[in-house]
Amino acid sequence: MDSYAVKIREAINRNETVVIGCECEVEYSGRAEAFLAKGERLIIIKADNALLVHQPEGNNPINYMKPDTKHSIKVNEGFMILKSQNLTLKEYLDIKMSKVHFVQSHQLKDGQKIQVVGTEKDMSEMIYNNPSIVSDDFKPISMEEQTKYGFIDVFGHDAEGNLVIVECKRYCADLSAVTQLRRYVEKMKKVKGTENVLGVIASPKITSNAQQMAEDWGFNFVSVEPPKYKERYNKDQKTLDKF
Amino acid sequence: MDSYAVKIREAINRNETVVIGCECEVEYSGRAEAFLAKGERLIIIKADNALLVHQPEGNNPINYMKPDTKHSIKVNEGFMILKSQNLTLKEYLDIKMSKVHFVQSHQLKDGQKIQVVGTEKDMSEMIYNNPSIVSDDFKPISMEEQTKYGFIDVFGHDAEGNLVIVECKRYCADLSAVTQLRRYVEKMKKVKGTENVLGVIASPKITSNAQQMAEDWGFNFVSVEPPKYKERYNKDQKTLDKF
DNA sequence: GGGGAGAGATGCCGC
DNA sequence: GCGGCATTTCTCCCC
Repeated sequence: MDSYAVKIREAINRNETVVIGCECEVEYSGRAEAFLAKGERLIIIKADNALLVHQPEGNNPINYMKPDTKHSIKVNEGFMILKSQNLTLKEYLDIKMSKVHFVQSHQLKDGQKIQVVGTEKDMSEMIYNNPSIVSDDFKPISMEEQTKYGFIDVFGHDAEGNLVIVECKRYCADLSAVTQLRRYVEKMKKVKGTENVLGVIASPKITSNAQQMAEDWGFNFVSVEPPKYKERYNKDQKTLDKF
Repeated sequence: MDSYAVKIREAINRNETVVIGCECEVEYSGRAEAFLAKGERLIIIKADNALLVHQPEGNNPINYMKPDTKHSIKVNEGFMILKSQNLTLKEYLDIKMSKVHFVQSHQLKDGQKIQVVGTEKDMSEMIYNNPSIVSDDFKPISMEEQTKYGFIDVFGHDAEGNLVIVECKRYCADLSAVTQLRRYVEKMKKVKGTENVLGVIASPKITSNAQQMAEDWGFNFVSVEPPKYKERYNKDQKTLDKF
């Protein structure tokens, strides 16, 4: 235990990324309060002093501390105790390790940012450049526009002189998507002093209740998929066997 | 590289949790498409075959695959290549490792669930048990009620016979919180055939625009903190020095 | 820093 | 499975 503690302390001081496999219990106090009883987990302390506790299953950390947290480690009565404090955010995490399976650390450097295609913004651009997706006579004026009445994905007008507000969702439009659109439409009507404002939901799917609410409010739903540029994968490829 | 590949393959087969420190680039295709250029990262493969790619900074994985993904690893031209496929979800991830700093694995077992205090549900319960927080004459009837028109946090009535709908937020109520409440109130008015339905936002804070919208709709805002039972930490404790 | 909204959101619960 | 919604949401962007 003592040698592990030394190793971890030195690794943190050198700003390495540290991984600990251990049995532990965890207590958190901050924005909420949480307790996690004894079990085997992975603890990660990153170069920016963020901390993650991962259970052996599931995508998300079960406990965590944000970057710029201070970590202190010591051994007491056979337990290794990691105390993490973020005084700025008033968050505190205590980990009591009863067994340590391994400690690994390494200096990691990485300044890369991820590039993602198929976001809602990509959908907006696609519609802006191909307005017939929405309707034959839709003429887009602006895109991703931050206005006083909200953040409108695609804004324009049609041949009859109606203003048109398009709200994109990359997956399934729900009630809150429709109320969001409703809020923009109402505000636009008020600001422009006209009733001629149309609302359009553009998404691959829409929930049944959202569909109903859209109809009640006279909004159109247009089924649109978010764009994918790569599609590298052969659709015939069904297994890893051939790899 | 080859010995690392063998080690990883065997660890996955034994359902261990695997941690790899490496330099790599990552490509994802599924719900969206993403590319991450070369950098040093932590790769984690969990016992349930979830996969995480973590950069040395930040709380969140930069790439990931959900549980029940199949992983295949091989060495080719000096690179270690990890191909992950989730055919059910039509998601694919390729990692090309150019350097491997370490590979660590261990059988981890953990069936514990976390207990959290201070959630929105705890706020609802607190208000249900202490209705005077909302108003002197508020009489709660139900809590966390699943209705056709939504999920009402606390529902009741006041001395004047108005129905009262309370929407709790554990942090700062925003526009969508108010539109959510508005949706419940409107539906309730329609279903009950009465105009006597009051809306209340209960949260520690409210954004200025949300406050305005709440006023426009005649909703009350009540400042309430989510409950914390533990508060173990001494408020005087300012540093880790004494630890 | 506040406010608004997306996210490859995730996860939970209820129907 | 769908639907609705909270999350110690997190993150980004704009004002």
